[in-house]
Parts: sequence; C-alpha cells; structure tokens
Amino acid sequence: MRYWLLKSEPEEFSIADLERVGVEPWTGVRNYQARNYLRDAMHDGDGVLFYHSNARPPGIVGLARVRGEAYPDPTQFDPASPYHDPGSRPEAPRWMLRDIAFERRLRRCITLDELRAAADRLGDFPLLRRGNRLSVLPVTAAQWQTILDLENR
DNA sequence: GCCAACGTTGGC
DNA sequence: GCCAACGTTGGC
Repeated sequence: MRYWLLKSEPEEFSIADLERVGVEPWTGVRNYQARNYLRDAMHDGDGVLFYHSNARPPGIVGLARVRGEAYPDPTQFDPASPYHDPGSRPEAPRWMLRDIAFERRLRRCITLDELRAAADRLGDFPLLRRGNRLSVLPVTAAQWQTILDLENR
C-alpha cells in the first residue's frame, strides 16, 4: 500500500464534488512524470491526500483511495475536450488514469502554511519543494501518518 | 494580476 | 542535441 497526494483546483473539482460523485476518473493529467505515477506506481487501494490548489488557503482537505487499475484517459481522444491530445492513438494511448474514490473529508483543512511549519517532521515532502508543479506526488507512510496527526491537533 | 519555476516545442 | 521561446502551474 502506497500513499499519494493529488492536487485539484476546487473551482474545477473540489472535495465536495468528489464526495457527491463518490468515484471520479482522474482525467486531464498531461505530465509524463505524473502519468507514470498514475499508470505504473499506483495500486488499487492506495491512500490519497486530496489537496486544493489555487485555493484560499491551499491545503489538504480530504482523504481518498485509488480504485482499480489504470486505463486510458478518454478525454485524450475527445476533440471537444480541453484535454484532447491529437497525437495520441487509441491503439497506443499516451495518457492513463485511475479512478479515485472518496473516503472522507478532513475535520479541517491542513493548510500549506501548516505543512511548511511541520517541515522538520515531514522530511523531504515533494509538495514543499521549491517550484514543484506536479499534480500527482508520492507520500511516504510516515508523512501520511504525520499529516493525519496534524488533523487532530 | 504578477511572476518564479519549469516542462514542452521547434528551429537549427 | 542545444537552447530560446512559449505555455502552464500555483502561491502570493
């Protein structure tokens, strides 16, 4: 079992949206490193920290779970989609996704400021690295536990 | 709205 | 393969 952090802009898709739909195909990732995490490194049942980016304040707002296996992101073949990729062929899909299942909201938002303040306990946390823009990030078991502990402080 | 960081594109 | 131009991310 591994752990991940997924970023989402709440104006695009928030934790409330995930709670409402229950399970969401994580479409639109168009970065190769993030794609590799989704396609190769994730496993059914992995834990997910749900992070609101471009939010005020930015922070972790909920928990979710990876559901099932990787499969082609259908939006890459949809000319009407903003995620359309005319260079991707159905017989060799470039972009893969996973379904993400709602688990629960956190009792409160654990803000980016708070995560920075806990940097000594978190160690090398990819979200806190300068200039990081990846929307899918690996989280260690120790970091996962540290963040859950923060929730109850 | 600004801008730093950084991935991608494309000319050469 | 280099690298300048460009586009995007995302905090502020």
